[in-house]
Amino acid sequence: MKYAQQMTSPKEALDRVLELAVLVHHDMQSSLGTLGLTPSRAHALWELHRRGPGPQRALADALGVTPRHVTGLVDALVEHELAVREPHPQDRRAVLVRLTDKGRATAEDFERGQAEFADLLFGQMSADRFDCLVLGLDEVLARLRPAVATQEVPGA
Amino acid sequence: MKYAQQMTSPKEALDRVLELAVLVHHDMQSSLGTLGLTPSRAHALWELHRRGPGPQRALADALGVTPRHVTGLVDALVEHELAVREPHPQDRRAVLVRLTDKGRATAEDFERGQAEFADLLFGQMSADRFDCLVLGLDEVLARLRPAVATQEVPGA
DNA sequence: TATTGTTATACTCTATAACTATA
DNA sequence: TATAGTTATAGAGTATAACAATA
Repeated sequence: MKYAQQMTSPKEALDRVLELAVLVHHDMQSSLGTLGLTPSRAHALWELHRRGPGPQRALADALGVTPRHVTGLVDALVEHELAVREPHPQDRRAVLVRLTDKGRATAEDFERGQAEFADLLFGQMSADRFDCLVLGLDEVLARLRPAVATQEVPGA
Repeated sequence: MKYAQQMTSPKEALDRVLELAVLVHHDMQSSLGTLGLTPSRAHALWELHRRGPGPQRALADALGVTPRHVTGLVDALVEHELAVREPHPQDRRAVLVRLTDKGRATAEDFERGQAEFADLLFGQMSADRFDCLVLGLDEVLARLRPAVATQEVPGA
């Protein structure tokens, strides 16, 4: 009788999580559009920003996509002057991908946008509710991580 | 000094929300894969289940996609024997899309999967934390809905 | 022989534009 | 003339497989 009467059911809570996921995705997409990026390219840009220059193979592993796809992503970043390909100094098979100044600036814009977005979502929330929300999210994530890890959807 | 010292910052909370969105998406994708559906087709199937038979135009509006795309989605559903096209009794321009028994069964499987998933996420959570999490989610959603509504990303 | 990246091919999700049949 | 749906075309996100150059 845990969820009797007026109480919220797990299903309703999941609906909220799903709606949140959709709305966050929309917001991301629109912010990225402003920066001239698609979600996938933004992800690549972001990894390059975090990890610094590296061969495409490393980027493919970091993004969890095929080397073939990285070719296309890097093509697009290069076309938009966000990154450059350079010969790898030690391994002549490989290429180094490096962000340009514009690429770095774009990544930093993105970071600022994230911070603003976080403030919009949580900035005016009471400290109590915020803490409690974070605890709840952590618990849900703890359940979800192992469950998703065992599924291993390759094309996701 | 709301977020001083060890406390979680809005940015860290956003990171949790983002991770949650990604994990939920992965889980969905894998469940749908089991049912032989892509996310987009599942969405179409779901709307058909909720709204009953209707012309493609109505489905396009419900999904927020172009009529052209609905043609493709319905093609796929028909190919997998989840739906059938029927002549519209009043309007000879239009077609009625109706779920087959298999389509209805698939939608119901999906529904059951959602309920199980909700139990996985929230079933063993203490009532207090659960309530608090739901309140926090509601507050975040209340902030997010108007913000996203004004952006109006068409292709999202 | 194993690895890096590319070309080739294919499927899905989207969009716009032009067109057909019907209202 | 407006609407329902399709064909045509296009770009993006993915994948696998075959292949080149290099290790």
